[in-house]
Amino acid sequence: MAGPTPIALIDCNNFYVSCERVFNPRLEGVPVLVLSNNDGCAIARSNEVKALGIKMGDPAFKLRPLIEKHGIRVFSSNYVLYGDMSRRVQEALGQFSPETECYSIDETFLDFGGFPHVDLWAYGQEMRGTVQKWTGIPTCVGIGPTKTLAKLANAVAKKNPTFGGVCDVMEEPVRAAVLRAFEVSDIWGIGRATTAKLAGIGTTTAAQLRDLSPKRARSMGTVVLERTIMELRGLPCLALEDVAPQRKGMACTRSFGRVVTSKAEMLEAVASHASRAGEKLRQHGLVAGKLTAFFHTSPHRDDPQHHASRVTRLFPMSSDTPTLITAASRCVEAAWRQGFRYVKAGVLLDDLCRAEDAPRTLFDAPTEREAKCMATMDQLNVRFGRGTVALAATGIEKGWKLRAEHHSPCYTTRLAEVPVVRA
DNA sequence: TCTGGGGTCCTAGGACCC
DNA sequence: TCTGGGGTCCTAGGACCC
Repeated sequence: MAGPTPIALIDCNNFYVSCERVFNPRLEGVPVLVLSNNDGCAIARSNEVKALGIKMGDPAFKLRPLIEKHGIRVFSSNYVLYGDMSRRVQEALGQFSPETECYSIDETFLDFGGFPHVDLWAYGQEMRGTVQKWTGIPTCVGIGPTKTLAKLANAVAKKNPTFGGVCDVMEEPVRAAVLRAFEVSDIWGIGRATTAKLAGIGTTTAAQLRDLSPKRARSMGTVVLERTIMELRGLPCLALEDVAPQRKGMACTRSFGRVVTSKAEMLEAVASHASRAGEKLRQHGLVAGKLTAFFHTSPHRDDPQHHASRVTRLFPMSSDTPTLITAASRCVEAAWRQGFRYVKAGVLLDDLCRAEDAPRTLFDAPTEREAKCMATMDQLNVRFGRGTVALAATGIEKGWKLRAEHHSPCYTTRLAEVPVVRA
């Protein structure tokens, strides 16, 4: 009888830090930190930085003393570089299974069911070696009968060097031992709220959660928790999704580089986000049926608080920038309240569908001219750089734009920034 | 002075209908 | 002296993920 299908999860170690190191070997062995947009908080840490006690999401301004004391090398996030490196990793992984699911920028699930006589631990090692050789990125691999167990095994491989970077929990005795030593809060899908609830009934390890009755779980939480229990028992509830499902929504949001208090600036910022959202829609060949514009004050300040948000239907559905800007501006006008110190704004698009599937009505205005205009604008911006052609509504000065003071070069995607080796 | 951005899924509750 | 029952659709908000 065939056993359950092994699923592997390969995860890049400290991915953004590793990307920076590939192109700057001097960063090897020293503490490296990558900051979020706006240089706001920590989002990727080298092992040296983790050892200093710096946590994911720690605000950068609080880290200043530690950064100086330990000579931490700090980078703004460079998503162009990380996205391109991720693509290269995916390419290498294609060698190892016909069925892969790119789960996030640094994680991929692979169906390892096709090789019944292969030593999976050794195969995992071969995969790590290939990714390292092709891209320079170090990885760890977890293997198990379900996605949740593969994730768990991966975390074990990362934390515990005795596994040599690959942890396989297909065998029941190994799995049982690993689950006993694994904290419930580290399980995929168990967040802060659920951890607290489970602690209330004395459930703190993965083994205890596995043995909890699904009925009890359902009454405490949702169907998600029930599924997690089944997955911990080795019964797959989550399929490998090798074709990406149609995305449902899209967001363009940013914190400001400084506080915004005037409606004119807010209109500019929201128009910019709407404009970017349009580009993204067209890039994916999509149109949107619903647009939300929002802006709000800082929850971290003592200021009076205000969260504003307005939704509007887009009918006919659209990806046309002037249409999106008009809709977003109406939302801002309707929601605007003077006298607050706003720190963030954004545009959300929902009810997405492929442009060719969009419903039409008898009374749709002809859109061919608009589409051509947008296509031309997109081409110019690709060729000569983002922002070469833009709608005036998005502003000229953009005093509200974010900071990024420690940006590394786009080594792999911008000709002027390709690394140069001198003889 | 200074705390990211972009997603998904689930549930409860209201509106509405027959 | 008394106010149905069941269904769908939509939305807001919570929780979680990377």
